[in-house]
Parts: sequence; C-alpha cells; structure tokens
Amino acid sequence: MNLLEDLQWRDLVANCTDLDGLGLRMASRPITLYCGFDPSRDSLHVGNLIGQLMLRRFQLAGHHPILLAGGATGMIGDPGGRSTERNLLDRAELVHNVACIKRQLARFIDFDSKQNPARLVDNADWTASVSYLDFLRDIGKHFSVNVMLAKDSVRSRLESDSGISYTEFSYMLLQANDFLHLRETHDCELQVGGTDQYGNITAGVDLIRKKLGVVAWGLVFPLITDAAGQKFGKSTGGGSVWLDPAKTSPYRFYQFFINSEDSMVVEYLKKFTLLPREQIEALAVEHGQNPGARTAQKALAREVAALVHGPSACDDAVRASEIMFGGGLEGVTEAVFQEVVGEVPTRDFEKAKLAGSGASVIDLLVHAGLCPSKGQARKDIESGGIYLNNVRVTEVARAATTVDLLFGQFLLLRKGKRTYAVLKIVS
RNA sequence: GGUGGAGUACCCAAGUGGCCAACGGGGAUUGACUGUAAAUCAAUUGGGCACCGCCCUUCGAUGGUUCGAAUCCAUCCUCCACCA
Repeated sequence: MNLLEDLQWRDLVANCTDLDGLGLRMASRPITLYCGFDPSRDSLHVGNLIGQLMLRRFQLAGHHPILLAGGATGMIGDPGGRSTERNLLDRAELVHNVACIKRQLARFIDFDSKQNPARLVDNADWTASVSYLDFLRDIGKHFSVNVMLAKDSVRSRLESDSGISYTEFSYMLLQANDFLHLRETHDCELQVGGTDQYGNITAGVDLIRKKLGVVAWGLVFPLITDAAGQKFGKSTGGGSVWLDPAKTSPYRFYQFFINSEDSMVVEYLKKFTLLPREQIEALAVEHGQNPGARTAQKALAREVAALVHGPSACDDAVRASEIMFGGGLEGVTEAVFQEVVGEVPTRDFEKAKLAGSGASVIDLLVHAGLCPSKGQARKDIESGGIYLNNVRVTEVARAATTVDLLFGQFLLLRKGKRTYAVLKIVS
C-alpha cells in the first residue's frame, strides 16, 4: 500500500486537484510539499495536528516536507472559516507567536534526517520586502476577481453581514504567492492543508501554472469533528486543547484523548496516529468486542501524547491518570505524588492561613480555580462533588488545617470525578 | 429616506405594573447508574452573607411616572422586516 492509498484508507483525502497525476508523480521520485501554520496564537492546538502529521507521513515515506510559519500571512488573516473580520495582530505579537510555533513544529518532525530533513520557512522572509506595485504587477495581474469572488471563503463572507475587507480579500494572493515562491526556490510541488484551505491552494496551483507553465498539486484533508459535529478540540469545557504543555498539561492532553467517544475513536486512531493499518484494525476489532475496556482510547491517547510531548512526559501522564482514577491516595509515595502535582493545575497557598481553625474548603476551591464563586463552591459541596485529598467533603463549613497537608506541603482538591487541583503551601 | 417590529441571564426563548433573580428549552456543573462512557434519572445554573432567611446587582442605554417597573412614558443606541 503506497502513501496515497494509506491516506485514503485513513479518510485523510477530502479533495485533490489531480489525485491520479499526483500518484504518478509520487511514484517516480520523492516530492517536496508544504503545509502552512497560522501564527494567530502563540501555540498550535490539536486541530493543527493533522497537518503536522500529514507532513510527517510524507517524510516517513521519503518525501521532503516544508513547514511554513505564516509570519506574513498572519499579518493579514485568512477570511476562510470565519464569519467576521479578524483583528489584526501587531508585529511584535506576531513575531513572538511565530517563534513559539516554530519551536513546536521543530519538535514534531525530523530536521536531522540525512535523506530528507524537514525545512522550516517563514513567508515573511520573502514577502515583507516586496513592494506593493511589484506585487500587483507580478502576482495580482494573474488573478481574476470573478474567480476569486466565486471561492467559498470569499462568497460566504460577501453574503454575511460583516462583509469582507480588501485586506482579507487579498489573503488568497499572498498564499498563492507563497506556493509559487516555494515552487521556484525549493522545487515544492505539493501543498497540503485542511479543506478550508482548498480555495487558497488551488489559487496557488493556478498561479504556478500561469507563471511557470508547470503543474503543481493540492491535497486537502477533512476538518475533524467530534461526535456532536463540533470542531475538534474546541468544545472541551476548558477551551482549546493546546500542544504547548504550559497551556494544556500532558496529563490533560492525555485525558482529552482517553475520553474519546466510542463512535469516533477508530477514526481518530487513523487520523491522529502513525500506527500501521494492521494494528489499527486489530484495535478496532478489540474495541468492537469490548468497548468497556477502552483499549482503543488508551492506545490513541498514548500514541498522540508520546508524539506531541515525548515518551517520558507521556509515561508520566499515564501514571498520573492511574493514580487519579485508580482510587485513593493510600500507599502513594511522595515521588509519585510529585509527578501528579506536575500534571494538574497547581496554585500556591499561604501557610499562615492554615493556622488555628484553618481555611475553609470553600475559599480553597475558589482560590484553586476549581469553582468560580463561593456560592457555587458551596453548592458543589452540598451536592457531594468535592473531595479533599480524595475524601468527600460532607460539611459545607469544613476547614483545612495543617493536619490535612500531604507530605507537609500539598492539598489535593477534586471536583467531580476528574477535575483536580493542587494547592502548594508556601510560607 | 418611509413604515412596521425587535433588543431579557452562556445561547434560544417566555413574561407586558407588585406573588420576578425572572416559566420553558439548550448548554454547562454536580450526583446516581456506568466503562474516567453513551443513554437515562435527579439537583444546581447573577453575586454576597450570620445560607432553609436576608442583602446587593441584572431584563439595550439614559432619564421620568408610580408606594412599587423587565413590564407604563420620553429620548437615544443597535438590529430585523417590508416599501422606496
């Protein structure tokens, strides 16, 4: 099974400018491809994983991946997939975001391969210096406004109340120019992205054909949704699932995938892991026979966490999960507990407040960020949803004192079955 | 530009002088069940407290009428529909 067949089996091919032609081209010799990443935030999230993995899959098959950080296009903003004009980022913020994202991308893909090392480029490098007049003459001349207006990303915005600014309308040209530039300087013949990028990608393919008279390909993957049809990783209560361990701890990241729904887990295994087909099919069979064992979810969470955070951090997350959901804290050593502390949100708390009659659990909950208000904290306790050191709190007026400290400096708070927070006592 | 209609809590949506912190639904949080599920059932869902009761802040904005308004009046802002 070749790469394209594998991608199709994984349902990762939503559209392609010329699948047969691309297949023939890839069969002859390695191809260079690129995928762009949006620097509108200072971290990528799980939604970006598919693109990164796509590059990784190509790299493993011997092709040459290029990761593009949108330092220039980020100044403009892609009009696709949104109903309103976006706020422009200032330059300093953008530079910071690009730097952060570069670090994340670099961790994911092999830059040291002898055969086909990945390369990282920033479109600001070739776009920032181009003059407006040159751009209009050399690039803009090749675009028909009629065609641009027909693209979904533009049309949906024209029909919306907020309309579209000239700035965002121009976004497509910039992305097309990126592809052209990479075609000329890096012999890059393929661009991959999400389906929402298809219009921009075909704009680049057309531009390359017009300017250079050569063929280029575009391949887009479907947008991933959860069982409710929501955008993947966005509606998780706590906001987006980020790749940055400071934003979403490896533990929470692992938990996110562990909680994948039965109906989706096989699809996720295909799309979010590099596991071979045979292994995924075996997991699917096992999952079908005994979904309660959740072997598929465990395999998925472990694979993805290891890819994103490394095997070591992944092991810690697994161990922390076993402690959190394995029952009480009996027999837990301080060393193991320390690992848990690293995986759940931790706040400092002044030791003096625990003296005498102590501090009320209600205040601790609010301080730890587990409850938004004292009233809510009180209600949570009344409904039996609050645990101190994994023991249910039955008294609303329960106060914590130094007697409750674990290992002399921690208080473990829990709301519901799976939401934990740790207070670290400082003097 | 003309005429008509609408702005209510996270979202949708009742309420048209006191019993309204405001029906109902969705979402969210918690509990039971369970697989750290799904489905189902139950509770909670503005904030504070000396918490089975009281206080404060909310119904587009600002003023006003009234013992008392989300509900009446005036002005303003914003959206929508129809006509030009």
